[in-house]
Amino acid sequence: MTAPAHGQEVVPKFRGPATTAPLGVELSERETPVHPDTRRRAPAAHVTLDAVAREAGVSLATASRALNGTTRVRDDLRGRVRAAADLLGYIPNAHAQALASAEGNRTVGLICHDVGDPYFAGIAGGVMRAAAEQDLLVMLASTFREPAREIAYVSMLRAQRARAILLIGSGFQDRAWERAMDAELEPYVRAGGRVAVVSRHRSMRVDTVQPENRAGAAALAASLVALGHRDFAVLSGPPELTTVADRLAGFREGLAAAGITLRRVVQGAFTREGGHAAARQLLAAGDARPTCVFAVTDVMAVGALAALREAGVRVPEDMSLAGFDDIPVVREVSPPLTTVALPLTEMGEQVIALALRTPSRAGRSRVLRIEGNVVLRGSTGAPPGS
Amino acid sequence: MTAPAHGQEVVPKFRGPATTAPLGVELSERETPVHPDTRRRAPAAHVTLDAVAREAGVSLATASRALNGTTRVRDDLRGRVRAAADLLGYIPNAHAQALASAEGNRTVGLICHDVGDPYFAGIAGGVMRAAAEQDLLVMLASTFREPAREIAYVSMLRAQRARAILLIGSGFQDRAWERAMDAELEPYVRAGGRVAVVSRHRSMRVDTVQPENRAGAAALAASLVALGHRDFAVLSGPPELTTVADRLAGFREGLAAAGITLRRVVQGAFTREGGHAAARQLLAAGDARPTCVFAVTDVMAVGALAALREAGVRVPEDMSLAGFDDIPVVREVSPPLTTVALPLTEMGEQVIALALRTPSRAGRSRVLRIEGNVVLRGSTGAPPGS
DNA sequence: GCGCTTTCAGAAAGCGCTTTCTGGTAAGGT
DNA sequence: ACCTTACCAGAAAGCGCTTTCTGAAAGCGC
Repeated sequence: MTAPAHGQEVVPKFRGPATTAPLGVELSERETPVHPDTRRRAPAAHVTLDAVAREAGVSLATASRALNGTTRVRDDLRGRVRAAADLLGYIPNAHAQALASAEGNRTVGLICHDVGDPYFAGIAGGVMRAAAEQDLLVMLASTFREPAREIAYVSMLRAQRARAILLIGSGFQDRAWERAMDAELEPYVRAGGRVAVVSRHRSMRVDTVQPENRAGAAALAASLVALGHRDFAVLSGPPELTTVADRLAGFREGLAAAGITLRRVVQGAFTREGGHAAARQLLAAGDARPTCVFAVTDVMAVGALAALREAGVRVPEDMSLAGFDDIPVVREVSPPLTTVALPLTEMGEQVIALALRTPSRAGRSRVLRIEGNVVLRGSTGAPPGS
Repeated sequence: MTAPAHGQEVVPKFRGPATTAPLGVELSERETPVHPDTRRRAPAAHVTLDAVAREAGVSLATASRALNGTTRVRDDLRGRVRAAADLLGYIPNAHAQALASAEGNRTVGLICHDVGDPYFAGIAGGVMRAAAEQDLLVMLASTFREPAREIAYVSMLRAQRARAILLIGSGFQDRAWERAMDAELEPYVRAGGRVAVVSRHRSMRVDTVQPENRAGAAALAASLVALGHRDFAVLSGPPELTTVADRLAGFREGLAAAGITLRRVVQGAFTREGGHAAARQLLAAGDARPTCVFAVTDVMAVGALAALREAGVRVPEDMSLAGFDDIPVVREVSPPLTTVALPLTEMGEQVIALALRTPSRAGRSRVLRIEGNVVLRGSTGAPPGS
């Protein structure tokens, strides 16, 4: 969902009345009233509890208790401490708190491939909503699909002693990566860290929110067969992603149940451009075109739709097209895309809930299966000539 | 971009071969090989540097130096420390490190209204890419447009001693809020914290990446006038957002330059639904329809486009429609939307660069102006009957 | 061989908090 | 009036690191 790819764009020379300097140029530096303390090179340190206690004329311990309300503190003292804290703009140092107190800190880590991808954005939104309700801060990292970066992030989150680490998106089917990831996660879990994932590799023994990719794809296949289609192609993603493998397998199963064999699989990147390229490749092949195409994700389907339109293939009259995930954009395109709907926001809420819930029993991991619903929209119809 | 709103959807009863339990039901608990240490109720604590030092038979100080490479350590000792650290799966406690060492920690805070909104997702993506290059962890928070939550997050980030706090999106034009925000930010900045914003309120004296909303909207207006339009309406957002005010004012200016007065402003929420509702409201009004509508954000424009389609209004034949931002989805809809393009990813990269760069001079704040480019696409054309 | 610098490991002092532990004072019991 | 209890403020001990400071051992010129 990055490049133009279709539709003519006209960028007029005209710039309007208030044309400005080219991007990247600093236009102004504004003078700000400077606090006397600020002028010195070394910035004033953060206000500490010690300063608050001194200001209030009480001991450190009393100040701490007054602010946290852990133990009863005489009202007048508490008042003085509160006032002093306000006056000085005191904020406790979370690092010191985390160090000193037994209870873990209030951050959870969330690792996804790309926040820009609506699939991840949807899940991340759910995680954040749930986190906000519990006063948790979310540390979000994008791996940009680099396995090494993912492991590096887990390591950083471990260092932060994040209360939980959430991994969103397919794991890499790569022995070395799996081992490295395990090596990071095992000591973390052993030390009481919580891990939960959305659709990871099966070998990972952690709490999982697992979309029913296989069943969903099979159900979609059955629905498409019911529309009259017999001749299918799949636009697939990187086969090392478990999600891709599952959806492909499920789609094959669904077809097989009707005695149909999948004719063609074209592989592309897991992006809009990947879907676009895969669709072009499919069309370029000389042989007879399938009547129906399934792209393993909506993001790819959107790219494919653009490619079909550019090639003059009408959807669904000449060819039906379906995706998977039900990201918001599929309702905006024309025709709106048939897909398998996943409750993304809810999945995000579930995965953080899973992670935060007290472990059910030592050594047990839970799997929460999320059913996908086939949603038929305008992009699918009866095959041509029927 | 959440509700169905258009297009008929058919959810077939058919569920496919592998129908599963309803969402929310735990299907399985898998047995995991349990490490002996894990069985006890209290989880084994995290491995500490002390443990590593003892394992390696050196002092704490030496272990620290060996791992950080701050000072020369005899090769054999260093080797032993490294080996011990690996063996035990040691990860330094970032909190302790932050507390002990003068140099700030490696996290930056990013506060936006909603990660699910493509505008913010685009900018956040840029921030994360830049952060990744510098080994920084991003703490991302969504305010869901609640001013109180925004302030609470700043407070949390202050507590975390985040190296920088990035605020994305319009500030609230509300005196109380401004004062509260200032009260949070002032001590943070005074203590050496860095703050940078994308398009905030003018009163905030911090480094700013400022899209040229006014000029962009004016340029857009001029372009639309050039197409022949004389009769305009604007679908506006909450007027207390500075971005809205600027774009509306700029659009008015652009029209005024051609001697045209804006006929109608309909206000809606800053979401797809807001745009949808505003467009409906516009159409419902009995008086003559404008020939061209400007929605102050693309997200609203997408909603408006759906509303127009539902009402049978053809775009651009009956009515032209334009937005602002150039989020990815506007290229996917039909017709693709005319808009003012903002380099979202780059803006994200710029804002974090601005924050991390050493302050130019005490008490100076920089403003980096980002020019928007008018991009004419299929959603705009000549007015009907011309 | 003596005093010098240089190198580098270990001891110890914090960083800013929380949480015992300790002890002083006021209230209550006999 | 004396002793127990209860209550609550302050002292002090860490949490897990980094970074002085200290001092032992080694290298060097004379």
